[in-house]
Amino acid sequence: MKLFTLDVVRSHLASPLGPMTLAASATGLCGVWFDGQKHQPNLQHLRVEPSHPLLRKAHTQLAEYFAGQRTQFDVALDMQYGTAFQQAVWKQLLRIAPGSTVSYGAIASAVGRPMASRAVGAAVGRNPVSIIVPCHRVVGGSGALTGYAGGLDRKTALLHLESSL
Amino acid sequence: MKLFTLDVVRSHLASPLGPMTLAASATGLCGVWFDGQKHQPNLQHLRVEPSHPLLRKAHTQLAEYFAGQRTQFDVALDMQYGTAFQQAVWKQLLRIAPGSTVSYGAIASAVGRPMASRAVGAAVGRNPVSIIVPCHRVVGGSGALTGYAGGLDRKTALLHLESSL
DNA sequence: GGTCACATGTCCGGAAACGGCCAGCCACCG
DNA sequence: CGGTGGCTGGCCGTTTCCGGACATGTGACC
Repeated sequence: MKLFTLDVVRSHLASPLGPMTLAASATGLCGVWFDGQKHQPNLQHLRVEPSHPLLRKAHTQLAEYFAGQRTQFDVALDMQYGTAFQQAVWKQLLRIAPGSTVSYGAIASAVGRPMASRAVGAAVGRNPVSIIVPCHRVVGGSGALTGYAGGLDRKTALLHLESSL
Repeated sequence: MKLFTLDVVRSHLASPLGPMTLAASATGLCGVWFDGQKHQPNLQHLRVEPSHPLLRKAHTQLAEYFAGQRTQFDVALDMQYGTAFQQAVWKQLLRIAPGSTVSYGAIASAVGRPMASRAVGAAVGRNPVSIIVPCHRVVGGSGALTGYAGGLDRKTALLHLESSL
């Protein structure tokens, strides 16, 4: 992933599934990671600024989500940090309804590359905005939960939380 | 070279040696290129803003330089777009007096890597701020003008201009 | 004097490896 | 039969790795 520029700020969030880090640029929210997850970029150099409007908003909505009081998010996103293909995939993820799941192959077809399901897996794995861009709703063709950058436990927990609403 | 961030703006300058482009960030002047020269980065995405204070100042001083009425420059520089080694080399260039020349090997010694004269050549070639950071004052050990990103003609012209003051 | 080998940091291009996949095939079991 | 589970080969964007090219200078050797 492209490196974040210096106008990006970050904050922390203690979630029921473990500590998380959020990041936002002037344009929108550009990152939500479980601390220590796979593919989490180095964020040391970013200023910590919990009072940033976008970060506060995201923080609130995520808290509501974990509390089972919210299914849709309403935060501007900044997804410029990704290749054209990755952005196309991430955009598709936003169209998966809460509680439902879609296969990697279906996403591949949706972005016009029906044969690229494996590449889709790679792109989904690098989704920088966990939960809000719902990469946890993508499963194998058989319905099996095949992987999650934050660990399969968290994927299971998130899907369970959503299905029980 | 690292890509320029979006807070960098640019302007144009018609010099006696051909059209040039200038670039500046909030911190300082970060680019002066002869249009079409070697290693000139893509600047399409940067806003054109000739009224920017730093750009105006640089523009004026360069005009005076070409007119033979100035030998020293007095503009804040932003050299963050380069590796540690490159920055060390570029900093050395600023210590070469107008009208004089220094060899690649001498610069290599000055930055503490006496064996890296060739690497110095590469770094000098990528100097983003032509003329003001005087990469044209670096010559081969024999005194021969061995190369210049803007073409040897311009290197000759610049040295001639300086020596005749 | 001319030639050659070698030292040095960075960029660039091509090649290869690496995945959060999937469909097809076969073996096996009730 | 029908259903399940495991293996295999092909799919494709991204990352990583490697080998060369460079705005050179010094020393060894013909």
